[in-house]
Amino acid sequence: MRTSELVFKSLRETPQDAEAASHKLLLRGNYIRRLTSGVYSFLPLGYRLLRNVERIIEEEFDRVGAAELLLPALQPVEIWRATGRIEKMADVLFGVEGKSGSFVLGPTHEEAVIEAMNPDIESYRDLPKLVYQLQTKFRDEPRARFGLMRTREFIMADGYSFDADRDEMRASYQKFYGAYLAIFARLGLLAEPVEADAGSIGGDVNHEFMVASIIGEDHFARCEGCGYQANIEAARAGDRQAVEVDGEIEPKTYSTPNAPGIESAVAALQALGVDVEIGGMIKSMLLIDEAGRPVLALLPGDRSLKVPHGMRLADDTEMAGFAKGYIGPQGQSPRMQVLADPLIRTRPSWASGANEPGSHTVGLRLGVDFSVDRFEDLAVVEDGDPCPRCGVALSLLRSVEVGHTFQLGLTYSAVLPQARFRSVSGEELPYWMGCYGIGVTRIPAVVAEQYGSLDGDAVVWPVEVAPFVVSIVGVGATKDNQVAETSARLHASISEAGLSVLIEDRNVSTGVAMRDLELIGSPIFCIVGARSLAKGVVEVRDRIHDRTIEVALDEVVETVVRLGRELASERR
RNA sequence: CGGGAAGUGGCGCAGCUUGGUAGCGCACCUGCUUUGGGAGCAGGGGGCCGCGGGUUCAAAUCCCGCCUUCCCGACCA
Repeated sequence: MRTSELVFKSLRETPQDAEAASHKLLLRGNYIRRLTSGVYSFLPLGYRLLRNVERIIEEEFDRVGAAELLLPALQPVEIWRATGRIEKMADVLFGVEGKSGSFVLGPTHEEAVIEAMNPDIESYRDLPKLVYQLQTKFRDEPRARFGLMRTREFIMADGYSFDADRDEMRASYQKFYGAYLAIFARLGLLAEPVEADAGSIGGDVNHEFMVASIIGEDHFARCEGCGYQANIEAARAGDRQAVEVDGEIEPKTYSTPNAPGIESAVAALQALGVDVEIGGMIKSMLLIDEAGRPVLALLPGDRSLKVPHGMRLADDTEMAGFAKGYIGPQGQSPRMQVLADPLIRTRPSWASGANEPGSHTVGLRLGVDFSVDRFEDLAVVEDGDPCPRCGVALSLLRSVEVGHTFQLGLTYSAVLPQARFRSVSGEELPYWMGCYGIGVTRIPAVVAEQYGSLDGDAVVWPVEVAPFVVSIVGVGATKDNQVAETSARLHASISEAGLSVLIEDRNVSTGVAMRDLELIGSPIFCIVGARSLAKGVVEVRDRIHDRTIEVALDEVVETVVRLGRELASERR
C-alpha cells in the first residue's frame, strides 16, 4: 500500500482531550477518530491494526476447537427479563424502542448464545461444544476513558463453552485459558491471570487477565513470595498477629459535636487532647443482607470496606434509628449481626462513635466493651499487607483488564428451562457453561501504551499487530528516478514475499516522511537513497532493537523476510 | 452522580480583566525554489467565537440558563 492511498493526515500537535500516551498516538497517527464520548471510528490504519488483533484471536480460538459464529447486537428485552439481568445490568443497558417492540443493544451475549445454541444441544452426544464470536457491544458506561480504553461501543471476543458436567466444564475452561495465554503472548502483552470477582456475569471460578499499566483502572495484588495474584476486589490479606486486650483501659466518652465520620471525629478528639489516630478508630458501616436484615461491619478507620457478597450498604431510610455518623459497635451484637475484619484484633483498644449524635468513645475493648459475631475479610487489601498464602508483603499494581474467563457453571442453565440436554441415562439435565471475553478494541490502546513513546509521537508495533510490518521511504524519490524505481521494486517484491508493506509516495520532505512513518509504527524500515544506492545498498532498520544495517540490493527482500520472522518470534 | 478544567476556521492556541464586530502557528489552495529528519519566499481561501436568553447604541468579551468534552472521585455513616 502507498501512503497516498491511506486515509492519513498526521497531527503535529496532540488534541487537547487526549491525556494517555496511547490516546495521543492513536489520534496523532490517524488510527481513530471520536464521534462522541466513548464512541470511535477506526480509520484505515486503525482498522488494519484491529483486524490483526482479531485475526490472532480467531486463530488461537480455532486452534482449541472453538467454532466462530455471530450473534445479534439487537436483542428483544424478553430474553433479558428471563435471566433477570434487565435489572442487574440496568445501569449500563442501552434500550431501543422500535415499532416492533422493545430491544436492548447487547452489552454481553450469554442470553443470546443460549437462544442460538438451544436446538443444537439436545443430548450428551452434542457436548462439549465450544463457540465464539467477535461482536460490537454497547454499554452505557458512567465514564468513558482514555480513548479506546473504556468506550460505550466496543468489540469483544466472546468464547462460550457447553458441557455435561463440572469436570468437562473445567476441561473446556482450560482450553480457553490456554488460548488466552497464547493470544496475549502473540499480542506482545504480558497478561497475568489473577483471581477475580465475577460481578454481574455470575459463576464461581474466574480469572481476569491483567496487564500492568499506568492507565489501568484496576488494581491487583501480587505476592513476590509465592506468586499469589488477585484483583483488589477479590484479594484477601493473610492473618495478622492478634493483640491482647489491655485490662487497664476503661472506656471514656467525649462530647464531639458536629463531628460525624472518621476524620472529623479524630480531629475533634485530638482537639480535646485525646491521643487517637485514624487507624485507631473503628469504622462501623451498616449493611443490609440478602434477607433485608441489618448487619454491622467493623474495620479500622484507615481501611476501605469490601462489601461482602449478597450484601449492600444501607440507604438513608434504612439508617433511621441509627446515629448516622456516630455509629459504634457497643451493644449492637444481640440486636443484629456484627461482622469484623480480623484487623479489629490487632489493637488493644479502639475509639468509635458512641451511638448518639455528637459523642465518641475511646478505650473500647474487643470482647469486653463490644462483641463480634463473625470475623471475615472486610478490608480492601493495601500495599504491604501480608499474602494470604505465604505472609510476604503484597504489592498493588495498577493494571488493565484485557480478558476475563468465567466458569459459569449452572448460573444460566438453572434459570433458563431451554438450557438442558438429555444425559446417558435419559435424564434431562442443565448444561454447564463457561464464558471467555477479550476486550478487542481495548487491545490497540494497551499495546500502544506498552510500545509507544510517552508523548504519543512514535510507536514500534509488535510484528503480528503492526498495520504494516515494513515501511519503505525513498529519499528524494520525486527527483531521483533510480531511487523511485528501486523503492517501487522493493515494495512489490516484499509484498509478494507475504509481508504487509507501506511505501511513502507523497511529495514530502524526508523529515515529514520519517515522522509520519514513526507514527505508523512498522517494526522494519527500508530507506532507499541516492547516497546508499551509489554503494549498491539499502538501509534496513530494525526499530525494535534500534539497529540499522546496510544490505546489498539483491538481498534486501530475503533479509527483511528473515528479520520479520525473527522479530515476530522474539518476546519483547 | 460529586469535584476540577475547557469549548474561538481541520489541529494547537491568543484575544475576554478594561465591550467597538476576530488574530497567530500548523494544516489547506496557487506559483516558484527546495527535498538524508517536521523547508523557504510570494499570494490566497476558510470562522452563526458550543447553544439559548438577557444587559447595552454595540457582546467572543458582562449576566443568567443549558449543552458538550476531558481529568479525578463515585460505598468510607
